[in-house]
Amino acid sequence: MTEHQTTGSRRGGKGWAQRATAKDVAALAGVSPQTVSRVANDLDNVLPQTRNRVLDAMKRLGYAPNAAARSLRAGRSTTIGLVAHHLSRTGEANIIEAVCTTARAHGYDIALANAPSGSADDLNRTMVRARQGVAGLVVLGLETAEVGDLRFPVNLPLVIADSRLLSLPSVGFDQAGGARLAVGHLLDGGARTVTMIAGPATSIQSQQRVTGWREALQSAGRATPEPLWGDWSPASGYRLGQMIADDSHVHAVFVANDEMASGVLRALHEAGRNIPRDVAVVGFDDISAEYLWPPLSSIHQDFRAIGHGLVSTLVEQIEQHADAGVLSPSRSTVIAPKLVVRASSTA
Amino acid sequence: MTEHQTTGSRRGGKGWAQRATAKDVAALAGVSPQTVSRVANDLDNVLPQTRNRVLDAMKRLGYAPNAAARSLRAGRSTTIGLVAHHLSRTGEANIIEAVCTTARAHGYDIALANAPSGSADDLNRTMVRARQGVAGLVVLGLETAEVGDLRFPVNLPLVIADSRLLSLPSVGFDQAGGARLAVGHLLDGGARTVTMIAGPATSIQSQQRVTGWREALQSAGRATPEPLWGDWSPASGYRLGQMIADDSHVHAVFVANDEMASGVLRALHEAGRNIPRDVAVVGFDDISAEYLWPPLSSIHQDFRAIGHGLVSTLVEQIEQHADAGVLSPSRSTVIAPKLVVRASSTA
DNA sequence: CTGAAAGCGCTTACAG
DNA sequence: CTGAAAGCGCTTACAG
Repeated sequence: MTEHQTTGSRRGGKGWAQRATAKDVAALAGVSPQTVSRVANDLDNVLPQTRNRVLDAMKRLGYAPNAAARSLRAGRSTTIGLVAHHLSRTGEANIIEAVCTTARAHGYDIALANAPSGSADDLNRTMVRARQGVAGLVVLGLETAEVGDLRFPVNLPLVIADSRLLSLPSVGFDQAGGARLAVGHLLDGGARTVTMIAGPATSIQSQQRVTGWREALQSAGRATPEPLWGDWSPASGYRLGQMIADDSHVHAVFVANDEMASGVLRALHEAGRNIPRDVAVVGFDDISAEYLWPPLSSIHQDFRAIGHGLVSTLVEQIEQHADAGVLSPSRSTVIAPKLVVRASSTA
Repeated sequence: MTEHQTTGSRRGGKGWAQRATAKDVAALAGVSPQTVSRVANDLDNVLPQTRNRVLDAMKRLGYAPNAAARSLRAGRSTTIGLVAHHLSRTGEANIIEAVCTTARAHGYDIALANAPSGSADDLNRTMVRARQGVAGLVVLGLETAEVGDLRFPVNLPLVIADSRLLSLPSVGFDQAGGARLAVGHLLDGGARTVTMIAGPATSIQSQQRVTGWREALQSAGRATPEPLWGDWSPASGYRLGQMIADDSHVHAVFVANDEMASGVLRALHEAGRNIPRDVAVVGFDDISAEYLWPPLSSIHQDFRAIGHGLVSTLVEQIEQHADAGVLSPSRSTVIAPKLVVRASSTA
């Protein structure tokens, strides 16, 4: 009876059911609120029979601890902030999915903040927003920002999907190594040199892929033409692909991502060039490359492993920070590249 | 001096800087904490000069209100829970990006929860988790669950990306209408009937696309072959495409999404069938369809509009709920389909 | 226009 | 093993 009143009409007038609190559970189970807390947190020794009474009461009342109160009092949070930019791109989306899954497995929730652009300003603002109330931060989408302009939160566990920032923990993919693999494969196929269709010059990942391509050509003693700069989009690949299709000297193309490669393939088809006989093509990312026409050779990125590595690294930082109050300065993981050969580069 | 002590060493021994609180700001500005609160919330009348002193102090201390304390005390939250499943699919990822952007514009943060599978059990569990501490819920990814097995939170503002659940607010795409458009276009092109490669039979969206396809054929008095059931993946499209390529009676194919269509195109190429002369193909979603070969005609889904509509609808519900304590039973938006014609279906 | 008091729901010492 | 007291940082009435 009294319980009904207590539970039902505390914030009067609204007419909708209140969520049960630890106090409600305590009343129903005949214990004190902190015994409820102990059971909820699986703590200490609570007499089995007491625990069961509490668990029963929780179930009957549909009790779930109020996360705001918990993190306010405990001074720690079980939320990981995830900063991204342009998260609908397939690569980012795959990383995000893996981050969610791994975070869940470690008992963390995800607060997602998408920066309106890749500029350092927007990313800084988004990081400031995302750091509120979280135990740590996973930061994607830094590739187009000037490192010097970025302001990272201090005293907050943090991990970055970018292999440049060696003073911060990061998980990254060996971009240059992937490019070297691609070029080596095209040279092995008989090409005298390899033309590159790059991502935007402002993108570090694009620059790293260009670097790998150039290194591979130079170490093989081949000519290194100027790269053609696109913007990652299929449309830009299409436009640059038309230039290549018109140039009968080009017999091998390394494209910095699969989306641009799809545009390149279309341009080559429309110009009547046979792939791979006239022009061999290798892409990067290995996203749906298998079902382009012809099936596209590509550098496979293990996005799932990146997402997993990001969360594992961050959780280590969080625990270290909680235990010792320190953050290890650097803890970088680099994921090895893998070439998948398909019909676009081999007869 | 005293300020330093207050600010610096409250939780002693850890050695890392504490975040500034309203009390710290108040002390520095020479006002009370709730004047700080008023400024932080842009409330009431605060004397301009007082406001400026407070703003200065906030800036100097890098003050940001503690979200946990705020939502605990205020009894409301500025977080929207976003429940998804398999969020790396391009369609979902695009909706999620639009949800993030729109939510941000309304002053809400996003808590992202990804269900491990599309089963009703997993979705129910994920909704229970996601509802903690949020003002409302956006639910994607319901398409494979039995509606009857789903348990939606009560008394919580909610919006669903699914057009079936007419008793709950929803924003959806006119799947059947899109399918009718596709079939009508293929019949206009001279096909006597249209073969369909469907998504999984367990998916409602797939079923709705099948329904539209069947209706369009029947109302035109054409034969309605059995649909071929895939699983949305390019690989399944490839496998079913091989069956179609072997059947010389098939001259028009409607594929329930673009990813399967990419597999169909590959199978037709490999069998030496000319597209669209021998077989015309139309896909669904319009995701990178433009740069398949040949460029793929497709039903365009405006994912951005869906994400935007979901958040707008939810925010209305949240405000109504806060003001009046009620939730409007139903508020459904259906987004109209659009056909984009490309070379895969027209000479 | 500004402030002193109380309390949101929980957990952290401290008793017993 | 269990409980009474205090407080995390903020905001909501209530005074003045």
